[in-house]
Amino acid sequence: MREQICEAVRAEVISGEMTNDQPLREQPLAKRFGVSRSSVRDALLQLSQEGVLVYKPNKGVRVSSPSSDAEFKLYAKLRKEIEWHCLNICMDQMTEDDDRNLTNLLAALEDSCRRGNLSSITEIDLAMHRYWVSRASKELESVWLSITVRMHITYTLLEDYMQCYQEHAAIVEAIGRRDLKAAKQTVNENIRYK
Amino acid sequence: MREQICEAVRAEVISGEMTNDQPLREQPLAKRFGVSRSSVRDALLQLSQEGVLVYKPNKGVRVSSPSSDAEFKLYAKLRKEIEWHCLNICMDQMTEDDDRNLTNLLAALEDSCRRGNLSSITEIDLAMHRYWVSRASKELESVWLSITVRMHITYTLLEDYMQCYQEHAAIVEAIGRRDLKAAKQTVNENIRYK
DNA sequence: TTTTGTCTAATTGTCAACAATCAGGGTTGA
DNA sequence: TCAACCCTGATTGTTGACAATTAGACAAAA
Repeated sequence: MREQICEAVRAEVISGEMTNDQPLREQPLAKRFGVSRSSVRDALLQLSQEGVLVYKPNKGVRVSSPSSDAEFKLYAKLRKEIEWHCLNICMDQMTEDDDRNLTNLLAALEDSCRRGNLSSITEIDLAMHRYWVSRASKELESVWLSITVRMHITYTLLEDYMQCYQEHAAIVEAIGRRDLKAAKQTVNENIRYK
Repeated sequence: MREQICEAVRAEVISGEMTNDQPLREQPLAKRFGVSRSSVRDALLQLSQEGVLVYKPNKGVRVSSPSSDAEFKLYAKLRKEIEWHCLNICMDQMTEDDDRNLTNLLAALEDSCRRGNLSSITEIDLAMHRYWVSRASKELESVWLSITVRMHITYTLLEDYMQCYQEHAAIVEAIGRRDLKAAKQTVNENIRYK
């Protein structure tokens, strides 16, 4: 339950549907999701810890502000290190199942890119990277997520949606060939340093 | 309140007073801290998000298991990058107040090292590094903490306590001279890659 | 003996009510 | 006029009660 609310709010924040002008109130969210305030509260606390929201005692939460340029570059570097590490770990234990899952995600991404559905693109983009991170290490996943959501808050995706699709197609292709070097390179090209 | 419980439990986990054999129960902790289960629950969830504990739905939380060697090395690298970045940012806005605070922490560290009080050493060690991270960026602090606590769970401090003190003395001295290069180097030597 | 099902105690998940805190507006007095 | 004060509504923080879920013991059947 908490996890579902997290996913929903996180997706809205990342896709830019929520600005950081006004605080998120617990009661309205509770009514909207049809649960009690406690569950919403848990979710908001988790998202604060994650960096999506900022929490101030007795004042509730707001959407995080974009990071500075220097910080963004640092996040990009950290994220690249983590994803590279995860590719190292999980590349040689990938199965045909994994290939299928990635291909399916890629197909969904292509569809969303063609339709220009920004929030869906963002969601699938995240899910794909998350796939190999999660595959390699559940432990790293939350650190990776914290970093990645901050990057997404700071900059929305590029204008050219199809380029996003093509970059991910290249990654999936490299992973399909179990070509670690190529996978790392394509991932690196996708995680832009600005 | 939640923050206090977090601090307490985190300190116990990091100093090795809690093993990961048995789950942490909410009710006993609530009684121990004299608060309701909800507050304990919030704290445990936060610590799970932080990586100190692992949470399983309907099964409660346990202390995290130590990381693999490869993962530990990655954490060390990430941590170094973050602390270097923070030193870059905050070095030239350090004041005499900061110098005083760091010197005080250092004195406390020396005392704990002489007395061989492991949990206190760990706590102050953490507080010192946290100082320049927090000084540079509240946003980075939680990411940094997640990474650092995992390193502390994996390996306890070295046997030679006084070396710990000396390494930190070197860092504080370099910061006191506003010598960025030396500060980075001494920090790097302190964050061991194994 | 092994497996399967059921019951029970313990534990976590959710809820609604109450307490504490905060922001804003209005009032009073110099 | 303006600053200090208090009051009020709105919001968050905390609590205890109840519902849902789980693990383990025990018993019955293969």
